[in-house]
This record gives sequence, C-alpha cells and structure tokens, in this order.
Amino acid sequence: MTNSNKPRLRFAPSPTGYLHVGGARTALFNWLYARKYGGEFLLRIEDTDKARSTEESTRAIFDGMLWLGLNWDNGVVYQGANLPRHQADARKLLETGAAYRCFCTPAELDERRREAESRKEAFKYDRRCDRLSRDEVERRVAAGEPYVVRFRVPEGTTEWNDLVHEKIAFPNKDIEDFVVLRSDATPIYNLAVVSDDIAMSITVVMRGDDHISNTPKQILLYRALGAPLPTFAHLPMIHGLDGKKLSKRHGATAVGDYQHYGLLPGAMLNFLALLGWSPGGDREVMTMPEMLELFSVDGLQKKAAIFDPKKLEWMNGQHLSMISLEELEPRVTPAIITARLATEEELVERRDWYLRLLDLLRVRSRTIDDIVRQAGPYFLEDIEYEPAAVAKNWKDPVEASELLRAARKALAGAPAWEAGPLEASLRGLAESRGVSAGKIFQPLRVALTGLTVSPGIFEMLIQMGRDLSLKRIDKALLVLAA
RNA sequence: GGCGCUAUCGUCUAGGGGACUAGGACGGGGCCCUCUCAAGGCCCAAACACGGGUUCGAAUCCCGUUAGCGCUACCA
Repeated sequence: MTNSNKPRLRFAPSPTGYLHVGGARTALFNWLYARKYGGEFLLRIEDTDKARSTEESTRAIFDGMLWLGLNWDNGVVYQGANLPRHQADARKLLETGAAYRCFCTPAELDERRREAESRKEAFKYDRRCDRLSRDEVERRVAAGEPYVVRFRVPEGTTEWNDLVHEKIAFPNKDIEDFVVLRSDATPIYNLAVVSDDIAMSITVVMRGDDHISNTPKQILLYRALGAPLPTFAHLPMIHGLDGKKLSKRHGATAVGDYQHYGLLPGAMLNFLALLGWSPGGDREVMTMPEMLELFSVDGLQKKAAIFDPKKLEWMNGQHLSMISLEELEPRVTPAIITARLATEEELVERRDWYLRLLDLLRVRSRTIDDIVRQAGPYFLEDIEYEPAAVAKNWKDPVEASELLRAARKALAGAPAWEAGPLEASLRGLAESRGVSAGKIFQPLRVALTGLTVSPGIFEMLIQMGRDLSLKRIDKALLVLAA
C-alpha cells in the first residue's frame, strides 16, 4: 500500500469567532475518518478575510480542539500564507482561457441585481465582459482599470457522488460565472479552498452541507486546474431547539462554553457524534476508542439534527460515572482549586480519600460543577445552612436539637467509625425512640452538610471522619440554640 | 423568486420490501428501591408529513405535493 492510498482530510475553520459546536463536529468526523483509515488529519486556518479574522479566535480553535483531543497532523496551514499560489492559479485559469477579466464594478453589479429583483427575475452575471475584444481588454488593463477574474462556467451538468447524499447534480446553466480573484488580487473562497486542497493533496473533503452549492463550482475549478477530484462528504447542519440554524440566541454554542460549564470532552464528543451519525442499533454511550472502532460513513445522517442540551447533560452524567477515577480526577481538580476548597498539595496528600469522595459525588452529578457544588462540606470548616433544608428538617429547633444530641451520643459511642457500627447505633437509637430512621437521618444530614441532598448518611460520616462529623453536630447545636 | 438538500415519537435515532402490534435513548408521567438526592430497575403516553404509483406485500423503491433548511456577494 502506497502513501497515496491513505486518505488525507482537513478541518478548515475561519478564525472569526470561537470554535462552534458545528465546527467541532465537522472536525470530529474528519478526525474519525482519518484515524479510522490510517490517513492524515490536517488543520487549515482560513484567514483570508483579514477584516474578520483574529488571533484570539485562532487560539480558541486550537484550545477547543486540544480540549476535545482532536489532534492534527503536521503543522497548521494558514491560508493567508498561500496568496502567491492562489494568484498563480488565477493566472493559470486566465492563461488557459478557463477564466476571463471582468471590469464591471460592484456598484454596477449591484444595480443590475436590484433591477433583476424588481422584475422578479433571478440575477445571473450576463458575461458581458467575456465578449470584450482582446484589444479592449488589453487597453483597459493598461489604463489601470480594476478588474476581477471570473471563471467561465462551461455547458453541461456538474455532478458528484457524495459520501452521504450519493448523487448530487447541478445544471451548469444555474451556476453563474463566479469571481475567483478580487480586484485587489486576493482570492475568493472557492479558489483559495480548491487551490489549498490541491496543494495539500486532500482526498476527502468533509464539511457542512451548507457548502453543497459551492461544490459544483469547486469541481469546475479542480478540472480547470487539471487536478484530480477529492471525494466529497456533506454533513448535515446542527440546529437549535427551534429548528433554526444554531446561533448565540440558543445559548452556549462554543465548545469553550461547555468546557467551562464542567463537561467532559469525551461526553461532548460522544454527544456530537450522535448528531448526524449512528453506529446502527441501540448503541449510544461510547468512548472515543469505541467510536473509532464503530465509525463508518454508512452511519452518516442526511437530516439536520437539533442540538438538545438536556441530552448532552445526561450524556455527561453517563461519562462522569463511567470513566475511571484516575481519569476523572484531573478534570475535577482544577475546579476544586478554583473554588478554593483545597490546594493541590492537600489533594495530593489525601489522594485516596479524595478519589473516594469523587466516587461518592459523581453518581449524583451531571457536570463537574455539580461535583464541586456538593464537595464543600467535606473540605471547609464552616458550612452554610440552606434555608430550605433548615425549614424542612429543622422545623422544630427544640426537637431537632434533642434529636441531634441523641444522635451525637450514639455516634460518639459507636465501637468503631465504620459503616456497620454507625448504622447499628443510629438505627438502634431510632428504634429505642420509636421513630423512623429518616426522622433522625434528615436533621443529621442538615447538620453535616447544610443541605437536603447528599450521599447516604453513613458514607458521608465515614468520608468526613469522626472529628469533623462530631464538630459539625456541635456547631449545629449551637446554631439551633441561637 | 431561482437552485439544491431533507422529511420515522417533542428531540437524537434503529429500520435498508414481508421478522413492525415500528425498536432504543433523552425529555415527560407513574411505580419499585430508599435516610434525602441521584443512580439503577420496571411500566405508560408519544412517530413512519400528504397524495399517487411499483409490488402478492411498502416506513423501506419511484413520482408529485407540502413543509423545513441551505445557497443565491469582489464573505467564508
């Protein structure tokens, strides 16, 4: 097998914002395809629109991809650096007669477009400049008149066999002679893309299906430039809950938002993969290696998918519980430190205890933030009492105090600070007082955490340890007395 | 308007002519478990857009209609 048999794919975002979830999914499928078939996955930053491109968003794209683990091969290609080749390709088109110079100004074009619209006709460039005599063209060029380079669309039909849509065909008569080089000699998107994809030997172009109508133009360019055609695969769009194209008003659309919201990259990837792809059957929760194993273009969807944040959260909860504690720990620790619950050194020192805590909390968390929110009482000296918890479980302060005093005594007297003895003590207490166990557990839960929600009472007592637990009860007694 | 793409529960989807009384998952509702909350288990409601064909037989194939989306720049 030669090198040329290996597929080469690329992800080519323009750095005009953050890394969008739609872009991330496109990158993911390109990555999956390349890795699955032993090919290469390249990254190209399409920064030809200098006005809108920023270094900051280029950084955001890198960060997002790195976070997701979508590593690319070779260095990053900056499209802007390829200007000379783009111009050379435009010149080549001119020389071979595949394109011609057009002197129509934007204002004139605009005017004609408006006229056509008022007559309710579709506007299409009328090729008037293609009918200019050779002499006139030379004269106007010599006179320094600005011009663009337009591609002369030939007769016929342009079609291709799309990896996801199968055959797509465009009658060439519906494609106008499009501009490939602006009057300032910079390339238009379609030329830059084709020129770069040829130069990078891209064999599979996988992108959003909003590019379907660009494809016939690009195919025409490949042919005019004498380059072999890549295989095209047009992925369906991702929409917001209202069925419209995903945008800022749908809430978080940047992958960075989800990172900071406390999602696991594996969950994000898993969720994204399922928007527009299915392994077939009922399989849903998958790790990256599993997706790689299962990936196939056959499972690619044609229909636009709606981004459902609820399912994303659920997915994250699944991954939170599924991955190993060793994997989970480094994703949670920065958040714990940021929340000032503990220092890195403290966590290292009590690693076993810390991992056990994570294990206790993750099952009732959907995000990393959920874990951090629940972790406070295990780290901090002082806790806050949630008003709702107080209102519900310390309704009668006198009764609560009495119960807590009894519970403290039972706990302190337990032969060992272990689940069995502790449970025996507390249940024994409940029995001797003729109340349900919950009657004691609930006020105790508030004393220990200040919350109505927590892990099981015995797991918690053990996790907090004897000293802290008893101290918490003493503190609660003081608060109740006040 | 023109051109293109798409069409299974609210959402993500399985399905590729008979196995469909259309399966799974999220979300919703109910029950179980239970010290709270989760997790987990069980159950319920919920869909083949419409109309024509093809066929002994259509969610599956073909054609229309409708609807949604995309593109329609000297943006990418």
